[in-house]
Amino acid sequence: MATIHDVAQRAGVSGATVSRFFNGGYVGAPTRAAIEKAVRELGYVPNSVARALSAKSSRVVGLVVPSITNPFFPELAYAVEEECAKRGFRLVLCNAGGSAEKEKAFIEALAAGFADGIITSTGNCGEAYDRIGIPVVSVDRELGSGAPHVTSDNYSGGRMAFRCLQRAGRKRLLFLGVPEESTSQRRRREGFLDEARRAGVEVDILVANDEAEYSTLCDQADRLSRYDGIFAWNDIAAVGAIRTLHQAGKKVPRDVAVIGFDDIHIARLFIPSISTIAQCISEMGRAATELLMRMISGENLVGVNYLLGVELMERETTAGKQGGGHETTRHPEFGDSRGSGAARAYGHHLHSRLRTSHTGGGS
Amino acid sequence: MATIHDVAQRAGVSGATVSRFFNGGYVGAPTRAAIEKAVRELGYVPNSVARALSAKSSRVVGLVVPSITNPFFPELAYAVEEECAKRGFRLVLCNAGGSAEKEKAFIEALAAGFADGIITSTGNCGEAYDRIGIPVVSVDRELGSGAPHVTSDNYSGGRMAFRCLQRAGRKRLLFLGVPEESTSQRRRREGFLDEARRAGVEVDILVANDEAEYSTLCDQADRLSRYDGIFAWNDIAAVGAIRTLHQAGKKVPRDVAVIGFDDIHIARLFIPSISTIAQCISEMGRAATELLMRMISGENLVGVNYLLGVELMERETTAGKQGGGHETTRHPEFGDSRGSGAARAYGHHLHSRLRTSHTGGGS
DNA sequence: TTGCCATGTGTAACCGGTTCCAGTTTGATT
DNA sequence: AATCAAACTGGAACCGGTTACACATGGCAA
Repeated sequence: MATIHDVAQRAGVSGATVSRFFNGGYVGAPTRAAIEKAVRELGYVPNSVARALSAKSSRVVGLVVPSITNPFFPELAYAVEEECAKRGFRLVLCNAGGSAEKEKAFIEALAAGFADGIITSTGNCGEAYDRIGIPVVSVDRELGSGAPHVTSDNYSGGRMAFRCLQRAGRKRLLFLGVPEESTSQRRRREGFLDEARRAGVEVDILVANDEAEYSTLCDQADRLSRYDGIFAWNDIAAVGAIRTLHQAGKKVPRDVAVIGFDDIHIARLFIPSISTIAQCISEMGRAATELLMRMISGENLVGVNYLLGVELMERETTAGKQGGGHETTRHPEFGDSRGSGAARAYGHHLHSRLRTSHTGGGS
Repeated sequence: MATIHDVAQRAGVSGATVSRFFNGGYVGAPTRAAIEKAVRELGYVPNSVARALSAKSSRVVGLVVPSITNPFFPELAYAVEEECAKRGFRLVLCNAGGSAEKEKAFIEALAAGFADGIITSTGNCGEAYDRIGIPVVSVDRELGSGAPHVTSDNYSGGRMAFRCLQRAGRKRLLFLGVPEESTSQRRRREGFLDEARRAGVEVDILVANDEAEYSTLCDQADRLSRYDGIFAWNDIAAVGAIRTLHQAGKKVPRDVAVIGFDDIHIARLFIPSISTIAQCISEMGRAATELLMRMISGENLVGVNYLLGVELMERETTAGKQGGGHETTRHPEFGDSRGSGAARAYGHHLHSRLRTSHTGGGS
C-alpha cells in the first residue's frame, strides 16, 4: 500500500501538502494537479488507522446487541447504520450473545480507541460502561448509570396487550417471559399486570428458558394449553408459543390468543399474522444515533432520555372467539401515535413525536 | 485515557518496558510488580489504534453482506464472529443493502488499514476486491477474481427441490427468483431446470421484485396461483410466496406446494413448516473464516474453494396432495450428507465433509 | 581470569498520518 | 516604496504504541 510519502515524493511535494490536499488547506493549482496524478497512479488511499491515531477519532460507532438471531436487533442495527452513514460514521456490530464476559470484552475493545462512542442494547454489565471514557447511549434497555437511553413506552405497551386480549374475550391469561430480566421486559409485564389488576383479572407468569432462541418451548406445551390468552414479551417468543400450541393441537386464535411485542417483519407475514405491540425500530435507531453524535460533539446529555410511543397492531392471533376480521387494525390507545404501518414497512423516516424526559441534571 | 508513557512514568520505567510487559519480553519481577500496580491504578488499556498502526494489523475481519434483514446473513455473521473470536479477531459487519456504491465504500474503508481481511457474500462489484491488497474470501457467492470461495452445492440443491416437488405430485412448477442474479441463484435455478428437463417437465420462471424484502408479492397473487408447486430461491421468498397464496385464499400445501432454500430458523417454525434445502450456515462461516485466516498468515490460496453439501428438509409445505406426514424428513439425496437437524438447531459444531476443489494454480 | 550467554532495561527510530509554525512569494493598500 | 495580508509550502513535533539495537549485569564454563 502506498503511503502519503510515496505520493509526496512522486508529486515532488512534502507529505504535509498531500495531507492538506485531502483535508482542505491551501494547495496551489499546479501542486494540486501533480498530487491528483500521483494519487491516481499509485491508487493511494489514506490509511484510516494512522488517521484515527492522529485525529484521536476513528469515526466508528459500536453497537452492542444481546443477540443477532432475533430479527429485532438486525432491524435496529440497520436503522443505526443508516443514520451513522449519513454522518460519515461506520458501524461495528458486536454480538454479545448473552454472555456478560463477551460483552465486557467488546466494551473494553471499543473503548480502547476503536470507537468514538457506543450504543448498547444490553444491560448485563452496566458498571462496565461507567468509566470507559467514551460516550454511551442505551437503546431498548436502561443502564444503571446516567447514560441517555432511548426506549419505547413498554409500560403502555403492556397495558395495550392486556386490553387487546380482554377485547378478544380471553379470561385465563399468561405472561410469557425469559429469565434475564431486562428493564424492557419488566415494564411490559408491569403494564400488563397493572391493567389486569385494574380489571380484576388474574394473570399467570411463565419464565421460559430462552437458551435456545426460536425454541418451540416443546416441554411447555401442556402449560401453555391451559390458557386462552398469552402475552409473549417479544415476537420471537410469540412465534415459539404459537408453534408449540400448534404442535399440541391447539388452534390460534380459536383456542388461544397470542400477542407479541416489537413488530418485527415476520409478525405480519406469519400465518396466522401475529398481533403485536409495535415499536418504531427505525426511529429508535435514529434517535439513539442522534444522541450519541451530540455526545461525541461534546454535549453533556446525562439524564436525557427519549420515550417513544408504541402502537397496537391487531392482527389474526387475537381475533375474537366468535371469529373476526383478518385485517390489521391499529390502536394507538396509550401514548403518542406513530406513523402508518405502510410507511414503516417501506422504511420511510418518521419523526414520531417524542417524550423527552430529564431525570438527571446536565451540568 | 492513560497512555503507556503515563504508566511508565508512574512505574519508574521506560515505555519500552511497559510494552514488553504486555507483549511478552524480558521483564524483571520487581519491575513487573510496579507496572502491574501502575496499570491498575490508572486503569490503563493499550490503545488499539496505535497498536494497529505499529503492528500493521488491526486483528479485524470485515464481513460484507447484501442484506441484514434476511436472517440468513445474521446467522452467517454469528458463525463467522464465533470463529473470529476464537482466533482473537474482531468482526465488523458491513451491510451493503444491495447498493454497489455502499459496498465499494465499505471495501475501500476496510482495505485502508481498517481490517486485515474481508469475507464477502456480495458480488455486486467483484472488480473492487481485486486490487485492494488484503485477503478476500467469498461465501455463498463467487467473485470473478481468483478469491477462494465457500459455497453450498446449490446445483444439487436445485435438483433436490425439483424431485421433492415431483414426489409431492406437482405438475405446474415455478421458480421464484429476484432480479439481481447471484451465482447462488443461478446454480439453484439451473439444477432445478436441468432436473425438470430430465423428467420432461416444463417449468416457469418468475423474477419478483425484491426491493422490499419480506414483501408479500401481493401484485403477483394471480400469477402464483396458477402453479401447484413453487421453488423459491430462498426461505424469505418462500415465506412471501406462502403469505401471498394465503391471502389469495390458496392453501399450502393442498393447492400449492412450496419449497425454499437456506433453512433459516423461521422455516422450521412457520405454519405450515417450510420445506427447504438446508445449507450448513455455521460450517460455511467456519470454513470461510479458516480460509481467510490462512491467507492472513501468508498462505496463497488462489483457486482453493469449498463446496459444502446440502440437505433436503422435507416439511409440511411439500406434503403430497393426498395429505401427508407433518414430521420433517431428511433426504441427503445428492452431495454429501450433513449433521442431524437437531445438532444444527443447537449450534453444535459439525465438521461436515467438504469437497475441496482447486480451480486455479496456487504458486 | 576471560569469554560468553541469558536476563533486563533504556534510547531512538518507526508505523502513516495531521497540524503548528516558520518562511517565501505574490498582490493589494497606503 | 513600504507595509501587510493572503496564498502556498516544508520542517518538525506529535498521536500511542512496537521493536531493533546498545548497553548493562550476573552466572557459569573453559
